[in-house]
Amino acid sequence: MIRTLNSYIQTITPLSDNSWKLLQSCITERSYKKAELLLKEGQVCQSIFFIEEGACKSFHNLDGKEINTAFHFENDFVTNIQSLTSQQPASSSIKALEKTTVDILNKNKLLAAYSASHEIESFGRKVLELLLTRQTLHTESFKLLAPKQRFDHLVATQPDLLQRVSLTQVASYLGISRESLSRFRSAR
Amino acid sequence: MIRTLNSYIQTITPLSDNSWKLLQSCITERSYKKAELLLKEGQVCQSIFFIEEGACKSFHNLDGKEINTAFHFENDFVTNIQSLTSQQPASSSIKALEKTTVDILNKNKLLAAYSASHEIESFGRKVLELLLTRQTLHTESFKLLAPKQRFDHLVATQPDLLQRVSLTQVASYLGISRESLSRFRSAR
DNA sequence: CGATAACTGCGTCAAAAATCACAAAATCAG
DNA sequence: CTGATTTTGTGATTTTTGACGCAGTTATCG
Repeated sequence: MIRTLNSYIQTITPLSDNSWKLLQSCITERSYKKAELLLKEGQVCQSIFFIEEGACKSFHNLDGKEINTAFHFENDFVTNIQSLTSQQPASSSIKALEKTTVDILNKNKLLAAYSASHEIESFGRKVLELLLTRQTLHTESFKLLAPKQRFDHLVATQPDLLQRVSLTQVASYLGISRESLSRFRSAR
Repeated sequence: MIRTLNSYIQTITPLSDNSWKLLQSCITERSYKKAELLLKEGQVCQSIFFIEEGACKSFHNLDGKEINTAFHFENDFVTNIQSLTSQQPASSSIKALEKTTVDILNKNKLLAAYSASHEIESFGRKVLELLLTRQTLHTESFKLLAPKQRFDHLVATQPDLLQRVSLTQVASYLGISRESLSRFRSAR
């Protein structure tokens, strides 16, 4: 438990024993059943989730339809960055796509850990750099690629995603209708 | 000189005199003429720019056309986060839209300053949180809004941007053709 | 200041994708 | 195992947006 997080951290930046213990004290472990919500629209986000095992999605509710803004798998950090940092109600939700085990980092405890440990704050900065890079690339795919090309690009760069997430779910993530996505797929 | 940056920092997190001096030692000030490049596609990004005065854009070159991915004004930090962190050649460029004065933070010096000063690293983390929030919202506008709505949303939330940037430039930023944008505009 | 370039608007036409409708297939829950 | 629900595939049609062309206006730069 928390083992996955520990090895993930090693790939970013090593932490001293003290810092690792401090970080652990910010964490609660929890499992969610399939379709359970980690964060519900309207709530203020108080946590950062690290996925030990399983998969989640972030989504907006638009006229009763779920528009997916991101998918998250093992070794991903997940949160609603806007709600977390502004402490305003979240405008989107996070839902488990399958049985999912996460490490929950409490926001206030984490902020205290940032202050107490330069190492931990440095880790936080590096994770944010990765998340910003990923988000930037995703935005660019919308500006540089036509819908069909976005799908091809996804197939080329994240083929595994299509194995774990249904086409219906992927469609809104790519900003494409379900039917068009189905046609793109059969045309390959 | 660096005055704008100093007051901007106050709005994020105060720095001790020592940290502020250390941060200053990472900075070179420079002016760019209109249309001059701050970063050219293919180069490895070594800097973070803080705009003291003026305006810039980040853009990709697609079949000879400039696709704008972001606009930046006074008090904005600008960089190519992917190239900066991976030290791979940048796939996009940064260009001054008018005469622009920036503070250039050298990457290696800044990393050293992060290590030497917890305060500065904390500042860096907070800036990244803001940038990630902004980027996330921009991505969401592509998934949740139709082209026409994206334009309306921009008018509502950043009316000033349209005062400083031509419609032609805004079009690719919104992922819309110049002609469609012109039509949306006249239809309001 | 004057020539050149860039920007904007609008019309037509074509292409792409969305929508609607329905059937088949796969998956899930009891 | 089986009925119910979700997912997927496909056709017909409509809507939206893109592409091209051209004219008028505005900005820019030497």
